[in-house]
Amino acid sequence: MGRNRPLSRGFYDRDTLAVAADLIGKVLVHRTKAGVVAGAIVETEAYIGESDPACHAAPGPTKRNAPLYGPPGVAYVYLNYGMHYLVNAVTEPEGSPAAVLIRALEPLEGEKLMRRRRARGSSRSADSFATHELCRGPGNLTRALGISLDDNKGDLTEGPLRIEDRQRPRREVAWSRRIGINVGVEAEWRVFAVGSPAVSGRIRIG
DNA sequence: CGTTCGATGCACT
DNA sequence: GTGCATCGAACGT
Repeated sequence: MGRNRPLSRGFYDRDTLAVAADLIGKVLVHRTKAGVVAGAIVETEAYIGESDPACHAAPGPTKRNAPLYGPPGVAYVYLNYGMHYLVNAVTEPEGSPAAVLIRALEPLEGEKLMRRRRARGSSRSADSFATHELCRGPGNLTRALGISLDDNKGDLTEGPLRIEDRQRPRREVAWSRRIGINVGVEAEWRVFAVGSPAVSGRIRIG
């Protein structure tokens, strides 16, 4: 059993709320020519099925949401508001469209590269970012990690973009409503590590 | 502290 | 043509 073991397909092939909670403390890693970056997941949201109006599967199968209907353990990446890539881990058995949105990380590796990427195209300088700001928010973390449409449909169990279990200490978690949506707002399908400064939004504890 | 608003591309109706 | 699973700057209190 290696120390940086990628999560298995079976980890994702489960109830989406369980996966959303169990991803807290796991490590999202992206290996590119520019270098390796990694961060501990501290905030996620579940999007579950065609009956969830906020889930991209709500309209039924389309070209964009096809990965949601595919096998678990695959990345679903899409462009939001014309400028931010958001990354999800597909969950549940094939044919059951659901995923977990990764919303925030605590940087662990490649912080210098994260700073360069965040500063690029921004008015801020690389060293003006606090560490906990680098991957706070779903759009910010994909920028820091260099995640783009190239990573859509990538295999999280073995690709350059993957999620590993690095045996980090268990975090206390709390649940809240999901952030930034106008439908399906009542469900408490957001999970986050209590007290983490990297957690986004106003609903935070600690 | 709070709220509002523009940027910016494209999937979907 | 409409509406985003966002971000950050600009404003008001």
